[in-house]
Amino acid sequence: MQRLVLKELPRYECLVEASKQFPDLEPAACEAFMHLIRASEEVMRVMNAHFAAHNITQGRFLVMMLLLEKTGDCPRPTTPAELADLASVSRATVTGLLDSLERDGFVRRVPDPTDRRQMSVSLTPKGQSFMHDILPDHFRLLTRLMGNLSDNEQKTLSRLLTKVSMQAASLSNGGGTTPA
Amino acid sequence: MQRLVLKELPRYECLVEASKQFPDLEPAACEAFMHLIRASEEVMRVMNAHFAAHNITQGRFLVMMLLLEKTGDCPRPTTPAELADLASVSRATVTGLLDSLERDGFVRRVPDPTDRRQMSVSLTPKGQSFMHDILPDHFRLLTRLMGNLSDNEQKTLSRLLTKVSMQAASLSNGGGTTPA
DNA sequence: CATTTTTAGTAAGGCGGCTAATTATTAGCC
DNA sequence: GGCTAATAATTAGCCGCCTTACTAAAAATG
Repeated sequence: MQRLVLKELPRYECLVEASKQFPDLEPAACEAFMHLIRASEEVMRVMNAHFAAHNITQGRFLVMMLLLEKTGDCPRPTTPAELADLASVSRATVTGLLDSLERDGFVRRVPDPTDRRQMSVSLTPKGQSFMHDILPDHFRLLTRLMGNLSDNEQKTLSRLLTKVSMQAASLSNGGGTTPA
Repeated sequence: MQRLVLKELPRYECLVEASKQFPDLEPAACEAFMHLIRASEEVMRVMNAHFAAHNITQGRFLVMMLLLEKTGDCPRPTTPAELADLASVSRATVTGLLDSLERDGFVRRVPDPTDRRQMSVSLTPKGQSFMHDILPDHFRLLTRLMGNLSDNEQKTLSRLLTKVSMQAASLSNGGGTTPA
């Protein structure tokens, strides 16, 4: 399920031209923004085709990924609320995803004995083996998606994107979307 | 309308650890991928809040943006099929968006006199002035979103993301999602 | 103990897709 | 002119992934 994105981004000269009509338009920033949105959509288009080939969707995949037994000290959620928090969505959304995954036998929900409001969520053996089946391909694919970039470029990209994320987060929390 | 994304990305050391369990996992590529998805979602979260404050949604905004009178020689679509092509979605999707925009008085559809299969689509004066009202804020916001980056970093980001897009496009067309 | 907070889930609604089918029209060929 | 194939926009039906408001029950708080 993709979002609308421009097939061809405007050339830089077009942006400069448009900035005469719209003085608030900053060409380099606008271009970077559009490239960010387009690249992510294109990458997700490829990933979603891969998911579809394995009869899984993005949302379900992420939930299962979060529930997957992992080595090391990475946080692993066990309740719907934790899943919702880690995935930055509402609990209602998680309920829907878990309903669907449980129906298909990938996850199991059991009431928590220590707090009866809570459910404890885990992957079933079927869910575990499903993930172990598709993850090699998944990782290979995303390595190929980044394959045009050198190791150094990948690191640079991550660094720059972290800066963008932080700025977006501060604009979200600062609430100041428009100084008017 | 946002998609699930990890709130906190795994630390690089976690990825290295996981690559022992999953040998196909390449830590730098994986990290760059996750940063790409997260940054774009965070940025779009901010943009969507801005759209919501103006009672417009992303899809409708893009359609209106495509229809907007622009200086210079930027392509401007006039039929639903052209809109669909430029936005990389199906014509059925465009029909839905146009229905909604027409209902609200932002666009007008008239049958094309030269080919009676076609409709000609344009912004109404209401649509034009709506866009002229919100675009200054819109451009200011995306400039701020990229504000953490120097001009040079913005250019670098665009360049790297172009590389990613091209790779994604070639994987899409090549059809070789998994060499297996 | 009374009140407030928290949990998972439900209901209702929305956005933005998609495919397949349909209807009317056009293009190209004989 | 008649016919076939292609095309345009739309409709119907479905999907994925959200959201908010609300509920009942349980837990926390003072």
